[in-house]
Amino acid sequence: MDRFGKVLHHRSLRLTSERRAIVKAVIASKGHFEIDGLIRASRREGISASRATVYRAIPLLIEAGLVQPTVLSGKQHRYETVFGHEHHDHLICQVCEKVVEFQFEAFEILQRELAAKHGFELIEHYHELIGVCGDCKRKEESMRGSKQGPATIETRSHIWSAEVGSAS
Amino acid sequence: MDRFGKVLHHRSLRLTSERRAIVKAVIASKGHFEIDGLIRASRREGISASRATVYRAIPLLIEAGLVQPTVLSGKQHRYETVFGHEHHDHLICQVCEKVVEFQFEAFEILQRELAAKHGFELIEHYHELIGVCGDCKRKEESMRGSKQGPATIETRSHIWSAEVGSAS
DNA sequence: CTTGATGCAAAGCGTTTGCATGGTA
DNA sequence: TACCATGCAAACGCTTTGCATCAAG
Repeated sequence: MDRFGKVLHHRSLRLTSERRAIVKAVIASKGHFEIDGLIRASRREGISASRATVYRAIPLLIEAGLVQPTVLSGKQHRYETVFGHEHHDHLICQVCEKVVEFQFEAFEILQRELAAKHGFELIEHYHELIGVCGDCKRKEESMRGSKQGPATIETRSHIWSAEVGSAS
Repeated sequence: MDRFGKVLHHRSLRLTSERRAIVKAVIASKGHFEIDGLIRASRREGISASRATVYRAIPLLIEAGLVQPTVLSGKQHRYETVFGHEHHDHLICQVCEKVVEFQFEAFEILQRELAAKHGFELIEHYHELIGVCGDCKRKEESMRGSKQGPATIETRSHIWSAEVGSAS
């Protein structure tokens, strides 16, 4: 939070109550969040920052290193906090949208190697594993025999952009 | 292409000239493409499928297993063809937007292990490495001493959603 | 002929921005 | 007191949909 203040000051920007509330919401969210989450959270604190304000705050949060964009596939941008929080990637349940974070040194090493092999300097990466979690698998099994045929895909469905993850 | 016909027939949908042109464009694109690419390509063939038609065709292409969504971060949905094309992931240059595909068995194995450890059944994954390619690194070096300071981030920039990849 | 497909234009949705006003430093 | 930040509403860009018309089977 000081950090944020410093970044603002350094660029002669102002620490308003809205920005304060947003940062607080981000910190409180310890994990993943999305824009609406921040808005609701700040509203809960009496300060209702407008959507525009929140959007305008995000790049600052990123610059302050408090927040990182993620690629949890979906149409809405999603972010995650980066505190003690070492870098990690995501394992996502397609059914219940649960997100499990993981950090696996082996991946990091292999990635660096691979990038180097192609002459790239690696800056960041996104790594998402999509699957079905144990709980949901069990539920699915006990559902065997119920009504539904395997969900005929209608032409206009979003089959290619599973809504994923749930906020704050 | 037959495959596509079969899927359509199986669902008693119709193989129109537009759909044919779209599939052709997809096949021709061998690699990544985006909606506009398909539209332009089909137009080049005399059949100008409307945007709506192309959008409506995508889920069918996916269902036919001809196409796969990708998560090349940006605001537009992007897809890739899946023909002989084994599964692969992406190494992307942040500067010139070049996309290098890679396939690294070690990752696949580790991923399966990791998913299993968390009780997940793995269905798919996205793995994107973002960096700077050799060419661009070299260019940047020879630019040293030129005008620009390190690009002060303005409040409204898209620093968190690098436009990535280039089509057809 | 029946029913799905198309194009158009309008609506949706998340995100960005112009502008007048309010508040921080 | 200067100038940044805010809220509102309009603008945007991509995607989706309603509807009347067209055409595949």
